[in-house]
Amino acid sequence: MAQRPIMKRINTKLEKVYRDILRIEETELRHSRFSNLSISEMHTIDAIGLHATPTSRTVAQRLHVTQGTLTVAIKHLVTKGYVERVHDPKDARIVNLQLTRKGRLMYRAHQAFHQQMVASFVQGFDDHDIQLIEAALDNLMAFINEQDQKRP
Amino acid sequence: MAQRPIMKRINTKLEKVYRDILRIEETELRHSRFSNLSISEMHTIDAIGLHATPTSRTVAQRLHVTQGTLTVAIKHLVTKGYVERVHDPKDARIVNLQLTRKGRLMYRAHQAFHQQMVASFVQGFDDHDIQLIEAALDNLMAFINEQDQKRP
DNA sequence: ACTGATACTTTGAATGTCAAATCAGTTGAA
DNA sequence: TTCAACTGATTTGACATTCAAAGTATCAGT
Repeated sequence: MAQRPIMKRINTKLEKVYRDILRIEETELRHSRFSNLSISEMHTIDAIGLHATPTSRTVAQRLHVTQGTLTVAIKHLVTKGYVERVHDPKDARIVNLQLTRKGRLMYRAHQAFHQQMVASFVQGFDDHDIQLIEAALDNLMAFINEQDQKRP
Repeated sequence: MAQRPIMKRINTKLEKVYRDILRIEETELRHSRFSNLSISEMHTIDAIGLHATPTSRTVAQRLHVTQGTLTVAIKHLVTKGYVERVHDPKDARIVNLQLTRKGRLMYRAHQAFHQQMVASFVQGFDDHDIQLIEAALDNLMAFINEQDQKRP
């Protein structure tokens, strides 16, 4: 069960990274133009996306929250002017979600922050190395998917 | 401002990874022996550590929460039998925190899960590649630290 | 002994979440 | 055609996590 030192270090660093990134995002948000949004509201905007009009159900699944939770979240985002509800003409039960102009502004601002972050992530690496980093992330995604399979 | 496709992919994957890891940790926990613990309680146990007896203040700083928040969290963990409060003999104001036997069990179980995760992360890579991955994580940590500097 | 600083605790409010009950609209089978 | 079952969304009540602010206890320096 002995673990190599480098594995232990990677463990520690990975842990720090994925816990702190959310916190940093939150801090960044609080100091931006969009300081009346919480981190989970931002993720909701992110899950709706720029040009699509996904259903409420779809967005809830993307975020891994219940429909009830999403309904409440969307209500706030509509009040704040970031999201619009659009009734589906073919099926009146369905609510399609769409970002307003303000919502799209927010989306892009958040993406810009992510670009900065990714740029720093791969800083100093050449194309070959960057591919390798992507492959490592693919490994991690595979691990996550496995875990999701295991607990249906 | 155009972003190369690979950077965009890495962005998406990184985002997925750091949001989903917390979720699968939670799921894993709910199906384990320690299902009466929440993810944040687990992180609190993690921040106390196996053999140390850090002060309440230190742990709060590690977790980036206020002391009030930590006091409440510790109260629950003491009730559940994972943590002990130990009064500092030299300064009666200070509360040192220490894991119980049960708390140490939990700590080790969680570490084992992390080991699995890291093993999958670097799967298929040789030593040189693994060093490179570590360097990329260092970049990301540097980015996080920069952001923390920027917002004091 | 007094004063200010330090370490922790308590409390009240806000937020995010879920499960369960409910509402509204659709679909398919008798 | 009609109604029962289903589906998508909403509402509601409860609970967990967190913070800010006020409070308590103790310490250190003068």
